[in-house]
Amino acid sequence: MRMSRLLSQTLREAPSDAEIISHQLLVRAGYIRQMAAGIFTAMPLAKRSLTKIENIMRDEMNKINGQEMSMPVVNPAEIWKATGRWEKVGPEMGRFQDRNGRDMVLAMTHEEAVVAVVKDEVQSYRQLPMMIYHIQTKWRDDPRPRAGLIRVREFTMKDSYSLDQDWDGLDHQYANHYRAYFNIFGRCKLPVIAVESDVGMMGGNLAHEYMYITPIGEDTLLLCDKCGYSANRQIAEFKKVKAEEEKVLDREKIATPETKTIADLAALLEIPESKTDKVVFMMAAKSTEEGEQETLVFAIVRGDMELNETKLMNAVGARSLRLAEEEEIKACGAVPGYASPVGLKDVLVVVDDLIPQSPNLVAGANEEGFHFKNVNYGRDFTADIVADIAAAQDGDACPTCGAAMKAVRGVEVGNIFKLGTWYSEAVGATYQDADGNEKPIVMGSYGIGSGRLLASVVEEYNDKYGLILPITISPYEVHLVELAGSKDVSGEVKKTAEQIYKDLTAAGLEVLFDDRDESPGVKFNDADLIGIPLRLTVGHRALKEGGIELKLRHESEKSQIPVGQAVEKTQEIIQGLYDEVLDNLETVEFEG
RNA sequence: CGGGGUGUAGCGCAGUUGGGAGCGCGCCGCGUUUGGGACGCGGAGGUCGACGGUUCAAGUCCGUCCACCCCGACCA
Repeated sequence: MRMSRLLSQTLREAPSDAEIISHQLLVRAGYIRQMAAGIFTAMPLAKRSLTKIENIMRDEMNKINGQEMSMPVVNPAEIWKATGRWEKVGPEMGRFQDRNGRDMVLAMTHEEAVVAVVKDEVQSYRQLPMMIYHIQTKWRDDPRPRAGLIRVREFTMKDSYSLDQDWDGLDHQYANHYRAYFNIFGRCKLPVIAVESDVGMMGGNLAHEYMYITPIGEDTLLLCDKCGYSANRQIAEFKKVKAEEEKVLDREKIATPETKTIADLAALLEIPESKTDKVVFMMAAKSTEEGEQETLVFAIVRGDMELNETKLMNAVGARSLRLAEEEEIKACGAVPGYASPVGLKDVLVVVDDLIPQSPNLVAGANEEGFHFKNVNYGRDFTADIVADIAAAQDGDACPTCGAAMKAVRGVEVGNIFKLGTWYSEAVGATYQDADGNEKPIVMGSYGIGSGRLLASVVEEYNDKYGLILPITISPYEVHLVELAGSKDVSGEVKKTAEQIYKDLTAAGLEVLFDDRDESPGVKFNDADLIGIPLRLTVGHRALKEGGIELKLRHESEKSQIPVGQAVEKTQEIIQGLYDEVLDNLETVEFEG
């Protein structure tokens, strides 16, 4: 490709609304342009990279017997009504009506489409196991798109779906994906870890998220260096330190004016925060026969801990949670700032499992300006549910080995999920087993977003000059720079560069040829910005010695090769770059 | 949805008490330059986010709305 014809202008300055590095660089280098919040155009450079990423996904999916297909982006509402998600999913689902007033959905994922097809096509155990996948556009009307390609509303995802007779079959396909996903990220040179994640309400029993560790990540992970335990904070467990045994004391009401926070309370009474109860009021939404219903949940953790909303949601079986409004709190007789489970009725009380083991805590008195001392679970109040609802924090003890865990941020670049029979039962996607029994197909679903993956790689590999892309996903393999200028009176430089461009292309290499009439500085800076791994320079300096110059993007040294060896040498280097990626690929098997 | 911020040329920005729509980069033409974002001269490019109001006069003041960014809520 000649740069003089490329629809991708580099920018000296990034748009002011680009804040993270990958966003700035991808815009500056001409890979992407924004069209609306969370909606981007992939310019030719980005499109080539994305295609390469997707081809790596294809290859790895095909290796584990995936069959590529393409399911529609626009779905009839019926198939979403069949699984209940038409009602269940909120405004993040794109909906519209066709000309005849029929409800339509812009697919945010394709479980519905899968079961709609499979229901009619799969009838016998003889057809199973099966694995299908596609690479397709998704629309999720995220309330807050951000960080360039990291979090968008319209995106392309490789999503695959495993279909099995039983859970053993699913376990096998799950393990296949677990390994294949490490291969995909490895081939893109993106370092990731797999962490256990929330399975939500879909009845699955296991899910992993592939996380690229970076401070710009939106998820918090807890990692144990000692034993390797790793989990999303949403579900991370930890060993809680029990309070020391104490004699249970009599409850006592004390005046605590203007003391509405745990910190204030601990300071006023000169006690540690761990000697207090923290109350958080949440409104939990549940889907019932009569539709959506909200109930107030009175959640209690020890004062030194934080509530984990995902754990609470799972404990009460809610679909979603939100903080309660002050009026809603008052309506049940509690007093914000002085709230307490003591003496309350008709609310759902959920306490963290550490509370019953913590004697003589300070809790609110449900009266403005007063707290109770020596509140004890069992004697002074009881809960409807006792469960682990506290959030693990940096430094907390690992649930398996007890070592201190660390909290880090990560971007979720992929996830694998044992769905089980939730969808197949909902729509009656069943097969007949060898004994003639009708059984629901056991499913798994697995996804990787290609744009987010590209942005993560850029985030990982860059310097102040621009991108430094791995050869496997670089839009071109070679960046050929011609420095003819007016000194090139004989046209020798120009001629040589044109010939090398022709030869490299003929040899099957993907070449971006900077044939523009620009100064050397401009060309070099653009080459660095675009980040193709190998740069060849044809200029009078080397050419008078019969050579051309060669430089790897990730190294600072330049070298020279004879013009006659340009093709051969370039092929060798490019092959070396590919080999290096494959040589460093580690096979990671699922153990669990 | 709550809090904060920004909307002026393709990008980055300036615009004072209300009266001229500007600067740098980029773009077009001519010339000089040519190994790390060169220089001179000449040029094109604007519903000043939108609508309404105040005023002799609005980029500037007032109101409403919209868009985009950041934090939170939410979300895979």
